[in-house]
Amino acid sequence: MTHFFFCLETYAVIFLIVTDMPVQKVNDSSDLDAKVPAHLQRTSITGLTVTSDPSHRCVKARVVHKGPVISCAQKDGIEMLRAEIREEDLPQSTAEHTSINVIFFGTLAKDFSQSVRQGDVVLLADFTIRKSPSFLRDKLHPCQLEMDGIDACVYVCPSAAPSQGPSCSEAKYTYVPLNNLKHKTVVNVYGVVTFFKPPFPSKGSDYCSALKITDQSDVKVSCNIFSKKLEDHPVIFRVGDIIRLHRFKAETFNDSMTLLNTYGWSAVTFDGIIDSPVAPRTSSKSFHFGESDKNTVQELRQWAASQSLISNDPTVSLSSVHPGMYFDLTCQLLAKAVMDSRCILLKVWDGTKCEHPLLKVAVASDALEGESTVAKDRMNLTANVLVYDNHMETAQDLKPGTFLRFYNLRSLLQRAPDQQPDQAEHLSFHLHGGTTYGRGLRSLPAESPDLQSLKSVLENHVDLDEYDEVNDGTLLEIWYTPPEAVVLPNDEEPDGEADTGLSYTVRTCEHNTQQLTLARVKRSTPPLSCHVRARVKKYHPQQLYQCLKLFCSKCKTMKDVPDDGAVAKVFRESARENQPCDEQWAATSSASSREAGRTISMHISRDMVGQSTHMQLIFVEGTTLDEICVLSRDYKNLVPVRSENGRMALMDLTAPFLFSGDKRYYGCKRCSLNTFENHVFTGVETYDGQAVAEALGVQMMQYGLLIQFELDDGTDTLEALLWENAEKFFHVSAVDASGSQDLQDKIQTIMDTVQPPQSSLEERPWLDLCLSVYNVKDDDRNKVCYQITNSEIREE
DNA sequence: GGTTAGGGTTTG
Repeated sequence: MTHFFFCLETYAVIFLIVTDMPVQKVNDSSDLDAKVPAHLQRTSITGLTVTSDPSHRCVKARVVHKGPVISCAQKDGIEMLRAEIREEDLPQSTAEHTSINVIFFGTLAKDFSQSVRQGDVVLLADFTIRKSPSFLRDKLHPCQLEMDGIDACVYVCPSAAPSQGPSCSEAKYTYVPLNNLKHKTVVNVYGVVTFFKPPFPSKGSDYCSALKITDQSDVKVSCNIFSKKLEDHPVIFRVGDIIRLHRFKAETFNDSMTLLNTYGWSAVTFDGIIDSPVAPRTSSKSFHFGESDKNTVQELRQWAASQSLISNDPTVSLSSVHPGMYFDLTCQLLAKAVMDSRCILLKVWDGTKCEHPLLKVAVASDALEGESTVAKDRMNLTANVLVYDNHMETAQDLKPGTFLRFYNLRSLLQRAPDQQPDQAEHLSFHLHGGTTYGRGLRSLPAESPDLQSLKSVLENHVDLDEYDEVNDGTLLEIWYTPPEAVVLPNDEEPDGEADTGLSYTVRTCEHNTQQLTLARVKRSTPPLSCHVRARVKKYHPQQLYQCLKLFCSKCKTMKDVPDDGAVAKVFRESARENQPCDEQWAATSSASSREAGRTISMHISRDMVGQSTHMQLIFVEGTTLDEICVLSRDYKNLVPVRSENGRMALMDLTAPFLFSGDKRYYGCKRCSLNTFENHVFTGVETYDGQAVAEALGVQMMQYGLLIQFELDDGTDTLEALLWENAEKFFHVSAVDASGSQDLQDKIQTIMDTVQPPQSSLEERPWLDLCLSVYNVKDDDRNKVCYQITNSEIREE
C-alpha cells in the first residue's frame, strides 16, 4: 500500500514540474512585456524570415487558432500541436503575414493545449524558424515557428471574460427596419443577404451589384449598388451574410421598395455564423463600428438561423456532387490555364473525393500555372472547372493556392476523349457566362471562418501526399537494385552492375531530369520528358527491312518502301505500247528493246548535251525496272518517264521518280503536282533528290527508320517508338541505309546486341534512354505515346 | 448629383 501511494505522489510531482516549466501564466497583457527576460528581444512576426536569427528573440501575439494534440507517426509518435497566432499591436494595420503557424512538440504541446485558450495573448521565446510547408495553402506566413527543446517557453495572458452589458458608446446611426422604408428617403439599414449577384458591368459607366436582403420584419428588399470600382462593391461571400448599408435611397419600383446607393454611401458586411467574431468587411477607409453594431449583427445572425435562409444553402462538396446540379463550391485553386479567348481552366480541390470519376482536361504543362495535380488527379480529387466569358476577368487574377467559391456552378457528365463507350462517364464543371442566379466566382480570404473546416481537410491530404512522395522515392531506390535473378551465380558480374553499370546506350540530352521507373512514367501526365533505364523485351518489326519507312512531311503520310514487284509492275505497264515522246527541249536517243514493239528512249535537256553523264539528268522511257537498274550503274540521275499523248509525263508514283546511284527517291502521291515543265531543268548545276523533286513538281518523301520497342524495367513494360531520333540512335542515315546492305547489317547487329536471339530478358543489356511522353489524337481519342529521344548506341 | 438595373426555370 505504502509503495503504491509513494508512486502516485512521485508521478504527480513530476507532472507539476513538467507542466509548470514551459507555459507560464500572467494576468495582464502588459505583464507579458514585463515578463520578457532581459536577454530576449521582442521581434515582429511580419519581419520573420527563414534566415532570421531566432536566438534571444521572442514574439507576442494572440492565439487565433489552436489545434488538437496529435501523435506524429513519422516522428516516433511524438506529440504535436499546431496553433496560429496573430500579431495585433502593429503600427501599420496593412502589414502582410501578421499571422504565423506555431508547432509545439512533446510535453509543450500537451501543456499548451491545457493552459492556453483561443483568444489568449502569448509570448513565445526561443523558437526555431523554419520554412512553412503550408504557405501555399494557408497563405499565412512563409515561415513557421517550432517550439521544441528545453529552452522554448511560453507566457500566456488569458483573454478577458466576455464584456458585461452594452458599451457606453452612443449609437450614432439609426437603422430603419425594412418594412418601414418610405419612398424617396435616404436611410441606413441592416439586413441578411438572401440573394446576390457579383458586380457586373452595367450599360452605363459603372459596375452594378444586385442583392436582396431581409430582416426580422421578414420583408425582402432588392438593392442595387453602382460603383465604377469593383473593390468598392460589398464583399459578400454567401447567402446568410449580414450587410449594413449607409445612405441608401429607398424607392418604389414595381410595387415594392428598392434601395439604391447615394452619395456618401457605404456597405459593410459580416459573416452570418453565430458566435464567429464580428469582423467587418469593407473597402471604406473609415467607417463607424461600435458595440451596438456587434449586437445588431449577433441578433440578425440569431434570427437568420431560425429562418430557412441558410438551410437552403446551395453549397455542396465534391463528394456529394451529382450530375446536372447547379451548386456553390468552396475550394482551393491548384492550377490554371487559359484554354482560349473565352474560356479558362481552373483546377481546384476541396479535399473530398467525388463519387463520379472526374473529367481530366489535358493541358500542356507549360500552359499551366500552378502545382502539378497528378497525385490528386489519381485520387480523383481534382475538379477541372471551365470558366467562361465574363468570369474570366476574375479567374485571370486568381493565384494558385487561393481559396475561392464558385456560385451556380454546373456539373455535367461527359465522355472523356479517350473513353470506351462502356466506361462510366466523367464529371465536368462549367461556370457559364452571365450572372443569372448569382453565377460567378470570388476568392475568399484564408482566415474566413467558413474555410476552417476545408483547410483542415486539405491539411490531412497534404500529409498523405508528402508521405506518398517519400514512399515513391524509396520505391525508386528499391526498383533500381537489381532483382535477385540478375546476380550471376559465378559472381562474374559485380553486385549492382545492372543497376549502375554501363548502359549500351548514352543519353545526349542536356536537361537533367530525374530517372523514373516505367511504372511511374505510365502514371505521369503528358507532355513530359523523362529518363528511364530499361531492357528491350521485344521489338517490331522483327524483319528489319520493314523498319525503313517513307514519310511525307507535308501530309504526314507514312508508308513502307514499295517492294520491287510493285515497282516492276508500274514499269511494265508504262512501257507497254509506249510511243516515245517528243519534247522540243529534249535531245532524244532511242533503241529497240529485246521485246518486240517496245522502244527504250533516253532524253536530256538540249543545253546539257556534252556534259558529263554524272551531271546529266536523264529521262528514261520504255525500260523495265531491271533495265533502269542496269542503266543506273553508268548514269547518276535517272528519271523514269512515260509518254502521254506524245508529251513526257511521270510514272505512277508507286515507282521512284529518281534513281540516283544506289538510292531511289519516291514522291508523295497525295501532295505531288507533277508539273512537268522543261524550263525548270535548265541552269540547275547539281541534282539531288530534293532539287529534282522540285523541278518535277514532286513532293519528295523522306526516308525514316521506325522501330517499336517493348521496354521492361521490372516495374512495368511500356511500348516506346524510335522514330524521330532513330538515325542518331543507330548512327545511320535512313536514306543511305535504303541503298546499302552494309548499313542495314549494322542496324541488324545493333538490334541483335540489344535483344540477342533466344536470350532471356536478364541477359540483355540495360539501356539508358530519354523518353518523351505525349498525347496523340487518334480517331478523336487521346492516346498517350512514348518516344525514345536524345539517346544513342554507345560506340567504342 | 445624370446613368446604369430592377434576380429567376440557367447550358459550351
